[in-house]
Amino acid sequence: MTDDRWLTADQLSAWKKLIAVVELLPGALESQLRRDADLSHFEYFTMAMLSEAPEHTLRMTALASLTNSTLARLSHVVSRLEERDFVCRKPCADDRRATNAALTANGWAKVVAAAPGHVATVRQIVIDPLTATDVADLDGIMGRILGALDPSNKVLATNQTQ
Amino acid sequence: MTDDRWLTADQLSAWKKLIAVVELLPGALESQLRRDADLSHFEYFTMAMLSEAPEHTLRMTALASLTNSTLARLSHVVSRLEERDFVCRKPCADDRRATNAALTANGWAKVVAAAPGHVATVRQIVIDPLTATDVADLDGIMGRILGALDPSNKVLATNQTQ
DNA sequence: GTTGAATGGTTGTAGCGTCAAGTAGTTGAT
DNA sequence: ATCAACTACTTGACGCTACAACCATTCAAC
Repeated sequence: MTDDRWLTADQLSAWKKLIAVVELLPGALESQLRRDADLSHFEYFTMAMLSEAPEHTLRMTALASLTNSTLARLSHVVSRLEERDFVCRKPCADDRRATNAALTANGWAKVVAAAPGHVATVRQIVIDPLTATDVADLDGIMGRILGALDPSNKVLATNQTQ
Repeated sequence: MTDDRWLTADQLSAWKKLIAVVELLPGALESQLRRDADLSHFEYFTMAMLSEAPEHTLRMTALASLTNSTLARLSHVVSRLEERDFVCRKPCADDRRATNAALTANGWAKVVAAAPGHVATVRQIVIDPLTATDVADLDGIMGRILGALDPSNKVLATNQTQ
């Protein structure tokens, strides 16, 4: 365990628990949203990002960045949301290469209806088990990991709360 | 923001960063392992759990628990690993319903070869950006989240380091 | 003002995970 | 001894994501 190329017991323990959370958390969020709102977590999060934007509208690239996703994935998902009349695409006036995605009235109503149940789940799983200090620590630690994951710091820059 | 049914700014910030890590970390691990060892992270982790077990052998149910997975998913993955001669299945003598999965010599060699590069990536992304205190905090925080995610505490029980 | 490179987005396909259904073996109650 | 319920696992089909190839538009250089 003192091999420089391996991890210490403490590091290994933290790593395995992080892996476990990364494997299990998505499933927990998916099943609540699928059951209560017939949405995947990614669909919900996409619509939530739109709902916070001016005029409920964002360019595809900006939305891909906010959802930590790729343009290809987002394009498929937006197509599905469009079929369900939750989102609509509009050509962007400034740049004719670009596409805007906007929430429909129907989509806005869907997010508003789904949000309380989803927030309750998030509270139950990640907020309530933690102290205020834990939450601050979590914010700092995830921020540092994101710095290593995404050197351009897109996520950190776009998700700033201040 | 003072609505009890929503989150505070601090909680929201930590939550969004955790979501970002959960979305981005798997991709980072996948691409390194796929590029350097032609394995998915789940395949690697499965073989790593086997490599730590007595005689490189575990029952499917135990392996599913260690990998935070389901039996169905594991069964598919073990089938693929079997085709590549990294793992083999053997009926279990004690309980004829049960199946044991074991690393082949070839599979053991594969894990040994893949481990250093993978550990280097893990170091780079999650260990090096953190202080020793951060690592301890991360361990505690993820442990509390896992308690809420998995009330039976299978993961915590099976992943104890002491 | 043309050409080449970069940006913004879409689409097809292949592969993996989830879910529902199935088989086989074991346990417990009567 | 038998039947029901449960555990252990497998399988097939469907849906989603990643990857690569593609088209259209803009930008930069000359």
